Amino acid sequence: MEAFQDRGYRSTSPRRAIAVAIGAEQHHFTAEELWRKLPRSIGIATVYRTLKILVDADVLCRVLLEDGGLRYQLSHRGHHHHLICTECEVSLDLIGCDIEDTLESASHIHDFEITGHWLEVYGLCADCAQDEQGLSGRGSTFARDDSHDGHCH
Amino acid sequence: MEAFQDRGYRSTSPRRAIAVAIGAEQHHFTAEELWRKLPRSIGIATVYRTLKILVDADVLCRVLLEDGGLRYQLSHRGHHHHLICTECEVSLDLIGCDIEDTLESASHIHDFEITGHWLEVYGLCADCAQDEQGLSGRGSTFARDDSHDGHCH
DNA sequence: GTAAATCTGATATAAAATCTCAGTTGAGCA
DNA sequence: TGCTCAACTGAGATTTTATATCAGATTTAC
Repeated sequence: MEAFQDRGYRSTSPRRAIAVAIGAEQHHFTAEELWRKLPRSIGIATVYRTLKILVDADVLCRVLLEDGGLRYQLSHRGHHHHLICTECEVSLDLIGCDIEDTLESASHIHDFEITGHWLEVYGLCADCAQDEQGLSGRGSTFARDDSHDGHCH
Repeated sequence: MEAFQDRGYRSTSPRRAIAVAIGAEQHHFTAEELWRKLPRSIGIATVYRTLKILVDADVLCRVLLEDGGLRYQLSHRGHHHHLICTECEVSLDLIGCDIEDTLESASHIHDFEITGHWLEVYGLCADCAQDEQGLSGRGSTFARDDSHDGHCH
């Protein structure tokens, strides 16, 4: 967790505490959520500063929820994308997806030189999809949240 | 430009003014930029409210710049993505790109049911790529903006 | 140990968008 | 025409999220 030195950053006690707290996180988290789990002596500015360093160092990655909320998550792989469940907000790493080639060839038409991209995929994870089916199967008459209209940006 | 009625919205003078102003825009714009070009009697809350309606109606689409800035743009196609130049910020519609299939098959591995996605592609448009080459060709010693490191989220 | 640069926390600040609410306006109908 | 009422609006307050500032504390190199 101490990839700080590699980049010329000092090993300080707030940074160590933040690294430990991140290691204890199971899912993605906001800067503020993380801050609340830290000793109250640590300021939120330090949390934001440290998160930025760790994102730059590829230790963390950002996850953009469908509602615009920004979360952080340990980044296990190099380049990857996220499958984000709109129901339970769990985020899965999308493996076996190689859109670079597709983008590259499509962009040639426009004479465009790609340097990066941002992709987030929304939907229902296996568990929530099952729950969804179970509900309709039981003939639930509750109004369902219809905010997931398949819209793309 | 008056697709308001179709959706049960009233035709009001602020909405007409906003529609005209949007029609005059050549590129993408922020809510505030648009607001500044409107009669000063129109409040910015109305601009935000109207933009939301037009996005929902697929008249406008949102464009997310690499720095996180959110812009609005007339949406000519149904589903499409954007090639955004990090140099001049021009946004091109990406045609001939069909990533749905790729995403769909990749997500099957995870038993994930896709309902939507967000994709933005960053890079250099033809003009800026040429300028870039021209500069290095002239042996420029100016420090270049190196913020475009090909990072993906 | 010492010095210098980095780092930190508190707080102010910024930016972007939404909320509130009293007053205005538009659309349907007499 | 004029009426009525729900939809709409503007001003400003508020929220949210993140960054800027800066004096003082902490690290690291030596």
